[in-house]
Amino acid sequence: MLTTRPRGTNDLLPQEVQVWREVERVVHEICSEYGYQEIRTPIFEHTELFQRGVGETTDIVEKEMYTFTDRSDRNITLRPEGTAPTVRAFLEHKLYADAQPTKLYYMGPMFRYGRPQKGRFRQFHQFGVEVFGSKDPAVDAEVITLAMDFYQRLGLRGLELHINSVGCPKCRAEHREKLQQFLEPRAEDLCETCRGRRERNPLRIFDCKSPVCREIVKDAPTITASLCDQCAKHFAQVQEYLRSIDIPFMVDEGMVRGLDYYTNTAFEIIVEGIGAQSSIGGGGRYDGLVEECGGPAIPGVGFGLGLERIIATMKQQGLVEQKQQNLDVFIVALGEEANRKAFTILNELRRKHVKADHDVMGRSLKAQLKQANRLGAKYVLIIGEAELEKNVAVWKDMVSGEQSEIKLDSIVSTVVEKVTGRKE
RNA sequence: GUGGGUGUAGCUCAGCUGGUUAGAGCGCCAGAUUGUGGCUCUGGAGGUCGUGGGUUCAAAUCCCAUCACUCACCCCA
Repeated sequence: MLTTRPRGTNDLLPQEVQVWREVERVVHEICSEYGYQEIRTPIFEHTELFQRGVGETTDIVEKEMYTFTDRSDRNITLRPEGTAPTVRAFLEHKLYADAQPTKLYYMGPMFRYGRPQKGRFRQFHQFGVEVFGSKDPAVDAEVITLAMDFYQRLGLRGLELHINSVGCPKCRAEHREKLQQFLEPRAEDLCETCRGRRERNPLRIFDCKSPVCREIVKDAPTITASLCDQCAKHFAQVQEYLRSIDIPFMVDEGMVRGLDYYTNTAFEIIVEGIGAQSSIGGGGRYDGLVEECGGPAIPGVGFGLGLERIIATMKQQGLVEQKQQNLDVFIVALGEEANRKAFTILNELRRKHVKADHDVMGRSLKAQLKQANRLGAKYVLIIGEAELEKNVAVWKDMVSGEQSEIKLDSIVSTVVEKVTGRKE
């Protein structure tokens, strides 16, 4: 156990970190271009925030939270998602007092306790955005567009954007009524979990994968058909905006997202090839959430994207090539005096922003060159007794193999010039 | 939480129905080239066969338990 990481967590080894940094770079770039500002909230929060914010009846709250009491008996939970904490910070710091909308993004680890499998971990990472303060369908469309643009910038292909509207509390109640009526005579045929859902949250039956339930639900009244005028109009406008900028999508009336707080727009991005977990992102509008969390009635829209799944897809689509690390200069030193000299040169080169390294394993000349090669050094500087004698160092081009001599007196400026092409 | 699969060297894996010194490729170290890398050749180091128990004259191999990994279900990113 001492040398084993906790279940469902991952170490990102140096090679792996390369991809992550690239993805993170794109996150910051795209958000800045779309006018979003980064927010960083704590990794743990008071448990009640998620109970209220995510919803008591959701699976996340019912069985997937990392909850514990701290030394002062406070009830703490490692964040399972990013929206509730962002809402909390938005309220705590009264960001709604500023000119609206507030456009935020976040990126970082999330925690959910469940059995790990392909594309599902106990600690995973999300990139998400939240826009507070506007009900304009243009914002729904912007948020969706940002997500799709993000995938596109990473080079991802074959994505499906599913959108739906789950209406407002008013049309939802009406639809719930209709749905329960429809299901009543067929209740016996539903699968075990759906029999329970019929009472508590009938909408979720649309999500069921059991063939029997699917068959039943096929002819059921959809929420989309029961939308009130306002909600129907909102949904139509979101679609219009998406069409106007050629974002392909499909209306998926069966899609109902698992988090309780969604209203109107709900969307999800699906991709094949990364196992049973095909969703690489999802989001929607949550006009009641801020109020639910104890704030003013302020609308919001946002999404959360799973970075592990996105990176898995990138790998699957051959978009990840690992570059070898590269070094400008590797200094090969032989003997004590040469080592002392090499150390000072190394230091000066680094201060001039030359990527440089040397041997600390007591290797032979041959082995040091081998190491230089492994590190991808473009050049090698060789300093041995013979060189010290002549007050020079051997300069070797590792690609061509050509060698020449450099005077030690002006070695740093000469090397800087050779490496960077700049004169001092 | 439920079910299936897997656990042998740093990595990827072989090891037939139990049979004695557990192998290969890659990587690592060294030599061939007494001060010159990449290619090649040669040699070397490195393993509590996940862990604990059991069956047996004998277990990496069979049985049980346990842990870990993995895939799937539930659900989600």
